[in-house]
Amino acid sequence: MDPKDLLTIGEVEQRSGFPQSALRYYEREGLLTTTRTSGGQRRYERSVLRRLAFIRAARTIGVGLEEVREGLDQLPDGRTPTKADWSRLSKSWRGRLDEQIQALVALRDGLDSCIGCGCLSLKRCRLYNPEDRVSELGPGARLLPPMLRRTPAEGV
Amino acid sequence: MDPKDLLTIGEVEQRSGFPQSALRYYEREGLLTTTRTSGGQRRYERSVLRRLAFIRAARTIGVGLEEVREGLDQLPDGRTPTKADWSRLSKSWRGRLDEQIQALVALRDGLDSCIGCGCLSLKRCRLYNPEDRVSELGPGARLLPPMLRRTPAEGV
DNA sequence: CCTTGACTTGAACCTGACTTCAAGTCGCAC
DNA sequence: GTGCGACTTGAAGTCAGGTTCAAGTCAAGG
Repeated sequence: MDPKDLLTIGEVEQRSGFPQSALRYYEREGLLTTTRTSGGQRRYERSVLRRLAFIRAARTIGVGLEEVREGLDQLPDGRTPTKADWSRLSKSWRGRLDEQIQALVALRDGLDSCIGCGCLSLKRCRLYNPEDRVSELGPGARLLPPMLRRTPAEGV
Repeated sequence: MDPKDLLTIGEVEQRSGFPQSALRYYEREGLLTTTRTSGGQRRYERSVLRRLAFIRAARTIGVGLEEVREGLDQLPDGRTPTKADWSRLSKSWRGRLDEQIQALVALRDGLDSCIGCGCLSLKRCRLYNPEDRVSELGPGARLLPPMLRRTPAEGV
């Protein structure tokens, strides 16, 4: 634990790409832990970069922070996580990603058939009336993660 | 325009599945128009159901309300929209849906290779470091729409 | 010692898409 | 004409995932 190996928040920002505000927020939310200098400034172990990489990946595929924390809590307590540890964690998302893809494909095919028949029926069309699941859900955001959103300005 | 053909907000709620609060909100946001009784209560034309079906479909694939409104504004002004009108509108989302699917597939394949190599490198892995696009984006929600989200309670 | 940039905190703000609430009004069956 | 449920409004609240701000403190080079 040579103190020379510890990173300042600015360095972590540089290396991870997460703004300091996000790093502090993640710490508040229990996704990250830090040590402090005598003066109270944060010092990060280098292993935090791997954690952040994991967080980034999770967020990218639409996993919420709550669940990311649960995932990170599964990591071994004392020792540094091994490749296998990370691998096990990532693997659990492969299935969810498959589900998401399937859902979108079903949607697309539904859209195709709707275009074909021009129906737009509330009763028949599964795209336009998908199992009424929406109404069960509470308030909150309902958009795709920005990575998957079309950004109007920079037309890909 | 037989007034018997007009629906109350409660009826629209029943038939569309959208809660009244959402219907009022959509009206405020200019996605819907209504006529009023002498006493000020809303009366909806039956065509609103088709509009709502369209809105539901759009929201399901992650289109924001702003853009849905732009879409609806493209509909002919005086006459009732035809099948062809709706079809043209829906078709424009087919491409976006394809893109979303592609993005997720790329992500999944990236995840696979990460699992394979166990790397999780910030520099190399495209899943864990996807073009740094996240950091450019402002505040706001970052989750999949709830339809595509795994609901923890009711394990599908 | 002093300056300057990096860092600290809590509180407030942001977005999108709604929901909830309180207080009051309509409409219609009896 | 009255009772009651369906309806009205504006204002405020909710959620996730942060950002922004103000006011102050730390660390290190000169």
